[in-house]
Amino acid sequence: MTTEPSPAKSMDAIMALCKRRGIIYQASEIYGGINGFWDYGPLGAQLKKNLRDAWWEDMILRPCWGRSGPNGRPVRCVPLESRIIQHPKVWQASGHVGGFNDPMVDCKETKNRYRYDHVSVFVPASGDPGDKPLFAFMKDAPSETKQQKKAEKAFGQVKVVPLTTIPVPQFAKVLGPDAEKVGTLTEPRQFNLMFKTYIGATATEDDVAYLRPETAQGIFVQFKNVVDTTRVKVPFGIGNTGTSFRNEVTPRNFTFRSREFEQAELEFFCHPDESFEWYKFWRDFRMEWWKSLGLAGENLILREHEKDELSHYSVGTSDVEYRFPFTAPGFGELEGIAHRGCFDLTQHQTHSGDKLEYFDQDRGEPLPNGSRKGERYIPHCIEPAAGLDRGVLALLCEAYTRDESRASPEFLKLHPRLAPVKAAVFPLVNKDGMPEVAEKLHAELSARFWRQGAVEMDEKQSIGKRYARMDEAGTPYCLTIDGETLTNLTVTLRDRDTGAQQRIALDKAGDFIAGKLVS
RNA sequence: GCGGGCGUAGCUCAGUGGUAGAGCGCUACCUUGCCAAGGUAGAAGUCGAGGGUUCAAGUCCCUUCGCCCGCUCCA
Repeated sequence: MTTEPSPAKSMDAIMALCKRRGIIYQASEIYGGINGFWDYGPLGAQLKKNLRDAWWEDMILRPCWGRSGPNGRPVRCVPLESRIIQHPKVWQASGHVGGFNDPMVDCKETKNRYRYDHVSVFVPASGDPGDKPLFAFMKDAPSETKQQKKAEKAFGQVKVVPLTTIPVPQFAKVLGPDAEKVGTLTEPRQFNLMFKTYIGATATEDDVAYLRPETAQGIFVQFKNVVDTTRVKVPFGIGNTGTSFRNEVTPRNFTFRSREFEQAELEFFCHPDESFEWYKFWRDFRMEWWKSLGLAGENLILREHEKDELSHYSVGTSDVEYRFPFTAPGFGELEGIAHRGCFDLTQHQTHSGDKLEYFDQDRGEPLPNGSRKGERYIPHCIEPAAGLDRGVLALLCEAYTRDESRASPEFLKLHPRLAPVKAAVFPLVNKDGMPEVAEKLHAELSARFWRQGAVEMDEKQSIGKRYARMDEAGTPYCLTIDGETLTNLTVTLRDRDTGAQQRIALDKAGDFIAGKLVS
């Protein structure tokens, strides 16, 4: 059985609203824009901050809303702020340099991509190949024997040379490893998925550094310092939010695949024997967390990776995925929850030479004095890694609503906790003492809620336009001062999603809003 | 990276070689007593950028940048 998915939302309409209301702008727009970069306008910057704060509150300050982990104890997490630029060796240890900094050749026929320096070629043992092709292959791959047979048939005696020794113009004569036709290999291209930069004003090749492609490595690199200086005990987590950079081949889909983006990552360290329990715990909590912010419903799924999808070191990974208008009926990743085993700490231990083991004094055989002998191990790590920009985009897509039956057909159903504007105060008409009362209420509410977002005051134009403006900005509540307010100290409170109004006491307005700002 | 579409005011768009337009929004004033009401006035675009053809280019040609879509890629 399939339920009818929610009516398709137009990405164009969402993007237009984002521009119109100052949520998201194209970066460097007056210079023609820059591919893969987006700025946040006033409303967007506050919306994103509210999401980041929600993550910080629910993951660091009071992890998992105060509930206990699988060990029956409160979950403990501490924050970290690691740098965008790390020692270049960090990225060698993590595998980011080795695997993806090499020139690649593409096969235009088979769409396969090969590492340039891994491709070999069968050529005649002596002499010129004439008009016969050169047979490229990958060592220890099916292409090796297949191509060898063809080469021997063509040339008799053959020898092997690396593709790197073949001049690029000669590629026209090369038969790709898995191709049927010759000349399908592209010239070698560098795929630098990491942004390169130079440290120091002289900027020679010796000074190369990279902008981080993920915040996670900064956490692993400081793991030992955190353990040594903060009295944390495994199991515990270290969280870090911040900007990362990836030279995506194809930035696409609004902010979804940007080259500069913000992550909110937690690395949760635990004993290997408990790691699977913690993995399941985090996977389920993260899903619940996104739901609490308004991504409930069939547009949000938790997808467990298949075995062949897993990284070589991972024993389990799940993605929280959202059905964006541009991925529908498919889904796009919002957050990955990965069981990374002890891969990262082990890598950094090897590359740095520093011991990154943890000495666990709660484990090991009991001693006569009541304590334990202790156990030394490299903790396993569970990594819930969320994309904040993708989160904002998903929340906007989910919140965007069109209802032609309303006077204000287009509005954002943002959760009050995330809404950049928490409330607005209107004098019903701009006279008869109403503006004065409105200004007083506005000042009170601003003083109370400025940490969470703006409280706006608007006395311009008709009341309907003012409601509509607030609907578009996703403001959950509007408070209107009318003639009755002046006599009995009540105001009308209008709900963004239903348009329904109720009268509440003027001095209870703040408490009402405060009650709605928690998840 | 390949292929297709698009780019004119804040937004949506009209304008097929001859004086840059409309609707909405925005600003000011008036009006207005609960859902984008009405009136008056106003601001706002070197038509994505660069080059070319032409007496004349938003319009035709070339280049380039950006956005969207489909493949490809996504450690």
